[in-house]
Amino acid sequence: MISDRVRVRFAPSPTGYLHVGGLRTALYNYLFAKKNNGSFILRIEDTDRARFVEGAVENLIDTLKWSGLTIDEGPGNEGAYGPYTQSERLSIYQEQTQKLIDSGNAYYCFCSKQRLEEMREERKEQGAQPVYDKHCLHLSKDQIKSNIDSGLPYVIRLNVKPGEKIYVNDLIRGNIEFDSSTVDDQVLMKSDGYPTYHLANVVDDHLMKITHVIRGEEWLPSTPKHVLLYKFFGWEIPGFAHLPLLLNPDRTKLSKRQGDVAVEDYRSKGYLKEALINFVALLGWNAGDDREFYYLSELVENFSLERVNKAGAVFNLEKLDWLNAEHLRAKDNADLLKLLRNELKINPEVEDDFTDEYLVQVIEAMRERVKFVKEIVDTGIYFFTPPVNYDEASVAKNWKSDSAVNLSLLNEKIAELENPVKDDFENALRHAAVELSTGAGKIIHPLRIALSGVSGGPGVFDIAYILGKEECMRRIKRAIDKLG
RNA sequence: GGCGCGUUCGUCUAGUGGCUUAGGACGCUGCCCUCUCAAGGCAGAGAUCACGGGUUCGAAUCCCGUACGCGCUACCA
Repeated sequence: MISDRVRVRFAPSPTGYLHVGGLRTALYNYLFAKKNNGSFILRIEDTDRARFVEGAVENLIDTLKWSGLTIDEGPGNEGAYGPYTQSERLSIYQEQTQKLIDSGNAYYCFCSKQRLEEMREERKEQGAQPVYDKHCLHLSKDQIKSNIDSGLPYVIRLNVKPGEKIYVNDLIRGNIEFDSSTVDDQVLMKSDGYPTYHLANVVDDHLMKITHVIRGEEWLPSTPKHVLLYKFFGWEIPGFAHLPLLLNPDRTKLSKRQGDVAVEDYRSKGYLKEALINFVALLGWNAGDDREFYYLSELVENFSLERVNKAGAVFNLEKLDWLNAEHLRAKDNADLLKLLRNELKINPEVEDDFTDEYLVQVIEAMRERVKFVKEIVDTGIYFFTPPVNYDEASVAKNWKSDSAVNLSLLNEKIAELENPVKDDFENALRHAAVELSTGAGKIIHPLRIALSGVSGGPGVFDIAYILGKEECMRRIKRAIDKLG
């Protein structure tokens, strides 16, 4: 047994940002770990120096932290099996590779890029698998030594014996059979001394006592290489679970070209982390019932690898928006107040000099009407600054020739009110309507325009109450002046 | 081309041989509520379960084949 305790890892490469597909992979790893009282480990796979992006690791960790997926071991949070950054583990890979060379399961290769290309081309034409032809496998010790001494660049390759069956037992897909003849003599060590993913992930997973490898489906075809490596090393094979892909609307692998793929994009657009996590969890997994709303802790309780789907799932924004609204409404005023303050802070159109009491009233008026916190500011802008102009369609529909007269009387009534509450505004308006022998609606709609500039939103008396007597009177007067 | 994986409403999905005239959710449409917009409630449209063969008294569910889609096929991960 590898370990009694479940240990899983999320192993991204720091190429810029956290992809939403990566977030889901991280999430499923996290859920599986927590459900089984295990550890969730972050490992940075930075073995490709050409693709390294400055600041990417920090960004990755920051985004993961924002999402609430706390790691038990990882860079900056060293456990017993570090370091957790592969570029800091080079000597380990070298040492392990030497074992493979000594046992004949790996070998030096000095082939040039050009020869490799020509060989692959030829094989493809013949309709054969474009795998390496083992040209360097039979080099003598002396030849190898003299090649190395003369400074010839080389790589170390995996020595795959053809004609054997390799079985991968996937926790989601069941038993999968591969023919070793279709498995390439994969490069294990690159000529720059860095390992490839295949070598590094097997070595690290073993050394870090990883019990389950939960990763994207794109890794399924290379899993036989990994299984072979475990065998050659004489190590126990961990459980594999290959997750279905996240898809673009055209059902290709989710990519940048067809929309936002970075978690930080969604974060900056104002999506709640609760909603993103909830949404992404449901893309490929469900508990077997009709439940759709989950908090992270509830996902942990209910998660199981057995219930992960096999087919890819389209990343559908409409449902994400709905879930965002659901989570927003589930939040209490204190949480929303914090979020609203943040929005006000970054909005150049408004000055945040409002009291908590005022903002909480706005929140209660708006929470049922928005999907995003920032919408409270965007569509409820009149709570923060008086309307500068009035929505044309609304004016055309509801501002009639008698509106100015009606509102003038209303303003007189409001002037008489002392510390009015919501009902006082309503009573004032209804009294005005009676005096004018008109329907309340004839005044309500113009009042709404005067106060907010638009025709939608919270109840007009709620708006009036929140704005307060003086501000209402100012806005009514202004509307009469401007709209006549 | 080769290898692998997959295929239930537009989308996410339930369904593991009879409970299924295939259920839910998002979105869409209509109605109710109503000062507006939402929210909420109700109703509706929407899937011959990719196709073709089997197995079985009975198949979305098991088997085989085909098609289509996707992934992989690097000294990238």
